[in-house]
Amino acid sequence: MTTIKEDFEQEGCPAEGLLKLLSGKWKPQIFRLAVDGSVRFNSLLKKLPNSNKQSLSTALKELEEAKLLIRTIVKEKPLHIEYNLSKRGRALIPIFMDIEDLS
Amino acid sequence: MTTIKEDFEQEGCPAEGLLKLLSGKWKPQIFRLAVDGSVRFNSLLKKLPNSNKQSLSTALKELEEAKLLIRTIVKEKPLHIEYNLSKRGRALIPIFMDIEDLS
DNA sequence: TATAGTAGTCATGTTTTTTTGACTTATTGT
DNA sequence: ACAATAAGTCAAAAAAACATGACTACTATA
Repeated sequence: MTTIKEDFEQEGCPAEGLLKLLSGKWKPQIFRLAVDGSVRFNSLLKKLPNSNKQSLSTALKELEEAKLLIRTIVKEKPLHIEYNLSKRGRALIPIFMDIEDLS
Repeated sequence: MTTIKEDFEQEGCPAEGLLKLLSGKWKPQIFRLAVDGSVRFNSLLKKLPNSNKQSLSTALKELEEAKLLIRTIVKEKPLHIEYNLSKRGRALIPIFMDIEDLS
């Protein structure tokens, strides 16, 4: 168990890491789209016209590493990959709504 | 009144702007310290040993512009400047705590 | 066999953010 | 008058984030 003080000494502010992760370019948009249902690489690329493969690839990977998105290989018609919000990711939805209210 | 869809078309994700602002370097730490009471430029510089004047100056200015911090000239013993969380800034505290719980 | 769809990687280049160090301005203490 | 404290600014350099375009690998369809 860490105290708030210890957390602070570790990284300054306990929310810092997640905050930084979430604010990276395209990540809020990806998150927002994922709230509406599973997202796919090529359709993201179309829905976010100024984005690019590299950035989306990195963003998806980091969101997956943070356990906010789950990457699934779907063995169907055209074999493809889906990204879905994890339970942890869905727990973030009300937080985004609170931030939105303050915006 | 804007719908979620309209907001999305405007900036992709309604929470994006504030999220970006809050995640800038040193800002979470400044915010965290401000929760405990008013903060001052030179003492911030000492409490955040790897920071620097320029970055703190920019961060404080942006947090002030976002109406999260209030800058006050204190006409006392040694004339100085204090930064305090605004009402809006304090409204962010529970949000930071929620993010921390998820971290 | 060739073409298209899906999901990427890689090296490089550009842009944005952050840091450095010298300088400034006003007020206070000796 | 001189030095110290308080709160900065400015130009430039360094570092980190982001974008570009070419390329890869696999599957399916014509």
